[in-house]
Amino acid sequence: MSREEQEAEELSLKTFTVLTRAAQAVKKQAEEDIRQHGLNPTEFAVLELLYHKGEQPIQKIGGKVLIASSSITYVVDKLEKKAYLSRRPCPTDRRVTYASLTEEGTDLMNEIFPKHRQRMHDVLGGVTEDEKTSLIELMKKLGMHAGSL
Amino acid sequence: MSREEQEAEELSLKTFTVLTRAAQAVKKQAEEDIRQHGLNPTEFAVLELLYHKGEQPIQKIGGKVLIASSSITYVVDKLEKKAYLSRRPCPTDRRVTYASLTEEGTDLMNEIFPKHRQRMHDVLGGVTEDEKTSLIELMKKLGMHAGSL
DNA sequence: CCTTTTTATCTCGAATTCGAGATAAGTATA
DNA sequence: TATACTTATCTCGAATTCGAGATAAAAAGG
Repeated sequence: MSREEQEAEELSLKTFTVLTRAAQAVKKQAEEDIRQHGLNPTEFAVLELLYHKGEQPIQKIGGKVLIASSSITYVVDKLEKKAYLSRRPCPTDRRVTYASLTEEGTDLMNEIFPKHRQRMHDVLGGVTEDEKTSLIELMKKLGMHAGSL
Repeated sequence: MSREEQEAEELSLKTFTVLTRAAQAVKKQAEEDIRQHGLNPTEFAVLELLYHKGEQPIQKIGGKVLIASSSITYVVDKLEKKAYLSRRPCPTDRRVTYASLTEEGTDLMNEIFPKHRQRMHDVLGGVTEDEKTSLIELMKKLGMHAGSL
């Protein structure tokens, strides 16, 4: 392997490391915020999806939040116990169950989502708006390529 | 809240989302590669640390790999059972235990690390070298700020 | 129709991570 | 020295996630 190839691989590895570290640091902040409201990140992600997109078949939740079907059941169970979410059987397809926010769930998200968005804005305060725009563009390319392998 | 502030927060949230997705996609590829060698990501990270930095006190491993002390014990136990790693008590401080690669562990890393580096290089193939350099700079800033909160 | 395949949800057990606390050893202080 | 604080590792139980497989319903193919 040539010197150039070695250096190219090292640059990729370095990028991987820095990406992982940055994502970890940001994720940690997000989790800290979310836990203060008595939720874990997955629970929050599910509530956020329903909050913004409305009622969803349980299976679609797994697709968007990127967790296994067995984990969805677990998370939806927990949110249902907390009364933030309710299940409703689909009238036309008896395999399907919809999940939607209860009034309590909506109230909760009205309360905590703006705070969460503000907190995330603070967390991302290390880069300018232009830099965020660059990051979005570059990470989209990076993510699309990695996701297509 | 003004329109500008709202849009600024939305941009931050978008950046957060794209960062998370990109990191997730890349991490998934890394994990897939690592699992093919019978390891999980944490085990690999520990082996990699010892491979590049040599023998380390167990406690330092937790700091660099960013896992809780109780998790280190678990991972080191597993690697010891697989005979890739051995514990050695520190002669001068009886609280401390060093972990180091066995010959088998070194052989394994000689075998799989170059392949892993190549695979990661492929995974990061969606962006040019200049873009990687930009990403490193931007994500360092982002990660440093988030990590200091 | 009847069989096969696909789809949606759930159950169960294993793997991994964490936090709290135990233990034991080193360090500092009165 | 005796006492209190700090540090390093480990134990234990809980939380979370996954994969494999069960169940039931819908869709597709003959």
